[in-house]
Amino acid sequence: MRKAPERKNYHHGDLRAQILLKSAEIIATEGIDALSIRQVAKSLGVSHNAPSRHFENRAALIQELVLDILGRQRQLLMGVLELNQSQPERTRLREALRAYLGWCDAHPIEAQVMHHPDVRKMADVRIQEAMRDWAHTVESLLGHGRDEKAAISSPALHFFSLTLGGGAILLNPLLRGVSAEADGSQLIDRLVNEAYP
Amino acid sequence: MRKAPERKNYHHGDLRAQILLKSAEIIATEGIDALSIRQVAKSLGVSHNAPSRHFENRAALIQELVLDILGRQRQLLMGVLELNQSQPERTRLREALRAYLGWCDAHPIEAQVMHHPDVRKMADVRIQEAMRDWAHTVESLLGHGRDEKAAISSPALHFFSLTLGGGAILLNPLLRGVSAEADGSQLIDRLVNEAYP
DNA sequence: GCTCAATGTTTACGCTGTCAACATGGTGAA
DNA sequence: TTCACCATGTTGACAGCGTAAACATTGAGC
Repeated sequence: MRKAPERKNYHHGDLRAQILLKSAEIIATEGIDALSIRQVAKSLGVSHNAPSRHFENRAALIQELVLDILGRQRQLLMGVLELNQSQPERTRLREALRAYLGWCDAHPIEAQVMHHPDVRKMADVRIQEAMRDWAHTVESLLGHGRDEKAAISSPALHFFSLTLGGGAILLNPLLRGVSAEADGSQLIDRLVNEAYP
Repeated sequence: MRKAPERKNYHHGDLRAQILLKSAEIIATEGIDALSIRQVAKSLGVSHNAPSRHFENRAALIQELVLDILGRQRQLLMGVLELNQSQPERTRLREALRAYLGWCDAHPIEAQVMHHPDVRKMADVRIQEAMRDWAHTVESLLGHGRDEKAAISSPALHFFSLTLGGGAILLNPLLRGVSAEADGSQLIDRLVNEAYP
């Protein structure tokens, strides 16, 4: 009867992981509003609220996905940091901004998910931590040591503005309509050159 | 039987205007996700899809509201432009950024609405025009003449990044969590000082 | 071998947007 | 004046959603 997905963990396959996988797929292709718990359940051949055993509600599922996305974003930044460690600060920031915007261009939908209401509202501690990690990575780019208690530095705040704002332009067709660039990379070039000339 | 709202326009009051009013109120207080056509209809004492005669669907209603918000944002910028006409360019940009961020802080929910999926996706011509008007106003701040055909200038693009990014930080508790400022105006000060010192 | 907790299913509820069929009433043409 | 029409509002129906409660099954540990 069962599809017998090799990983015969419990009753059925490792549902939790499969839900996350399928959800990520839907989010990346159809956008987050197309993510419906019932649909995910159906496409996994499972009853419509089997997922409720693994995620308290839709928001919790989304948060789990966001956590993953934030992690990948941070890894991206850390890669830039490593590659440009010997470069001057301006170059590091420049490349980090370029990398972030490039990632936004390549993964437009995931890049938006951070601003989803269900994420913005909720105060999941792990997401807050992920956010702080993100910020600390930026501070590292600026050559600042990791000081848990210190407020974020103004240059880091500025960098945040530029990344988030650039991302918003890049990802919102409406905003992008005001720029003439058809190609994302051209727009990114202009943004980067203007921000860290 | 009727409430007889003085404006006895049609069968009943001027429903269209009242829907917009009520919707704007709900959006401003409870957020856009709390906006339900049926709820609006009920609170106006009208049948659950009377609104459908005035707005094809939910997205169309939201767009109408966004149009209004964009208009107000632009008026804000034009006010700054007028007040600081004789100031140097940097001052004009600085004050415009401050004004925009201040507006975001004062009207957090409306400021977000521009990025709502229903708006982002849809290609309503009037919204695109409003967006272009917005951009042209920024070009004016930069002392550029209005050239419909020209691509947006790089400094304007940069200004866009800063406003949108600053707004994102200001309006997203998650992002705001990484800065230590409890008060919005302090955060705005730092953003503005760093952007246009 | 039995019990229990973990996991999945079924059923049900209220909410949503949207469509189709119908009712009403003001307006302009005859 | 009358009548037909169109704009507007109402009613009823449908499918989809999230979520909760009650029930079923199965694997793991005593």
